[in-house]
Amino acid sequence: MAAAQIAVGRTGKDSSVSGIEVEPGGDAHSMPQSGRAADAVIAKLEEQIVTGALENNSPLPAERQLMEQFSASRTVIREAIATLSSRGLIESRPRFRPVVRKPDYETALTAVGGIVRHLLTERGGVKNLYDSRVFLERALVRQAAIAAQKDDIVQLREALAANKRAIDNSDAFYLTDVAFHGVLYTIPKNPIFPAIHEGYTSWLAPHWEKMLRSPERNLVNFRSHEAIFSAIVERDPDAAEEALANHLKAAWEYVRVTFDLDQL
Amino acid sequence: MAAAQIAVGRTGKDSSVSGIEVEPGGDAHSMPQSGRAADAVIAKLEEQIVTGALENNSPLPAERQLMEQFSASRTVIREAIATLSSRGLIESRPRFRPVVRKPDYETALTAVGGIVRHLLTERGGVKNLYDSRVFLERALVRQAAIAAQKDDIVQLREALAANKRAIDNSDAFYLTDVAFHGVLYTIPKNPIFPAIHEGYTSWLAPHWEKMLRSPERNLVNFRSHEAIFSAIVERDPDAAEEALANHLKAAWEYVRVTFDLDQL
DNA sequence: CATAAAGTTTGGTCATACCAAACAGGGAGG
DNA sequence: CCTCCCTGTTTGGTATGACCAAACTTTATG
Repeated sequence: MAAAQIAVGRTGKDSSVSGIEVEPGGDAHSMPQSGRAADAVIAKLEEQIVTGALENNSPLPAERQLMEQFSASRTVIREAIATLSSRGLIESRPRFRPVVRKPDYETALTAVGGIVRHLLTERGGVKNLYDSRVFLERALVRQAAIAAQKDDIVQLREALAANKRAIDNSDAFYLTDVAFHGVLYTIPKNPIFPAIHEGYTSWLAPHWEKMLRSPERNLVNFRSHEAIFSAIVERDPDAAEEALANHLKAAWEYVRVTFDLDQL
Repeated sequence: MAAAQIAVGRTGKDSSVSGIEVEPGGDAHSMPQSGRAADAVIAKLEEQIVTGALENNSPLPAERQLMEQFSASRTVIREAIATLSSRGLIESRPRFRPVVRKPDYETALTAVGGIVRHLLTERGGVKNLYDSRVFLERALVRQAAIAAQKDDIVQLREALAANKRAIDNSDAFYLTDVAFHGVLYTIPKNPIFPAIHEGYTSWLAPHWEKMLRSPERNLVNFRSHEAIFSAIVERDPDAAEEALANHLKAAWEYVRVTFDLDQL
């Protein structure tokens, strides 16, 4: 019977358990999806990546090879790859071999990117994010005023100079503006902060870029940067914090009025 | 012929393009994985979720139903579901119907959870995260001292009282301890901060829980909380910041010595 | 030796089949 | 009439096997 032949097809499904535990009771930590067999593969690959068994920036083995290595079906392998990809541990472009990406703080930020983007579309989303940035930067300039090292000051001075030179070029000004603020995030010498800065700029940028810019406006912002810098150099945390607060508050007012996102 | 029948199998692969665009040039934003057909499904589902077409907390349609709705194979549907799941837009337990989860700031944090956990295993990872927490909380208590409202004070007072009552019960103490700090994150009235607190506690908890606790230790911590509270009530930002800094510094020293993770 | 053509992977999808756990109904027992 | 258990159906998890098109390799060619 033809039907019979077709029916045969799948031979050993249960036997596939060979080696792959499905963690029955496990810790069931926060991560939502778990329990499928793919998780075993995910876990192993994850380990191989973090331990360096799979070298960073090198391509992942072919799927058909992995399915042999884990004695799992391609279905499972693919699912594992998909998950790892959206977790940022591997980067998979459309039709190319996935590339191993050892996680760093920046990777972590891009992982939230998708959700954050959604949150920003909700009422008050942009405001909340911006406010958190103001809050953080206030603390950063304060910290800078208190503990900035010589080379931090140098960096700030250079960023400020570049900022000044770009006053007549709004595009360049924007970049140097971001860079100046970026220096503030490097002062605590904690890789988490630059990553956060990265996040802020990439998430808030869309709203900034649409905004009209002008040399006059740039000059105002430059003066603010100058004031912040001075306060830091003079080791005056309160003045630095206030200068920055005013700067960012003014900037917000500007966008708030430009669009008419009063309740954004 | 049986063989013929089998061979036929896949009828319209190319025709499957019916309605699903593969965004050839698209914006190709930051997200790594893109280009597969699943992305179309992902996008549509994503939209249906955020627009509320798919009600929050309600189960997703069955896979076999979705594949009809999107005229795509189950493979694609599953991949979409997997991705959305790891993005936090839907929550899928092992063998249950996936549940729609409208994103919030907390969801965003859990999305990074996986990566953060890895980062913590690296040299300096825990230290960096902890330092960032100290940095943030210093700013928070300062803010609290400056702008705490009446009800914020009430909340702090209550949290402090609960903390005191739990001194003899280390487990309870831990919880009230976390709760006390948690109140600080609510004072700026920005939903981002409580989410961050959530993150800190869940990520750093594993390291804390292993630590020995004792009533003596609890008392010391309680006194610290008391000092912080007092400074806030007295509207003294500098004192509050210092009290908190000392508190967290001491706590760190304690764990640092307990384990012998000098360069953790 | 550079380059174009031919051949071989390999990722992306589709279709089908089966299992086991979840779910929905219905009948037995209180 | 309500509760509980048993049973048939739905549905998620996996396995196979095929096929296409793009990427990668090898080989022939000018």
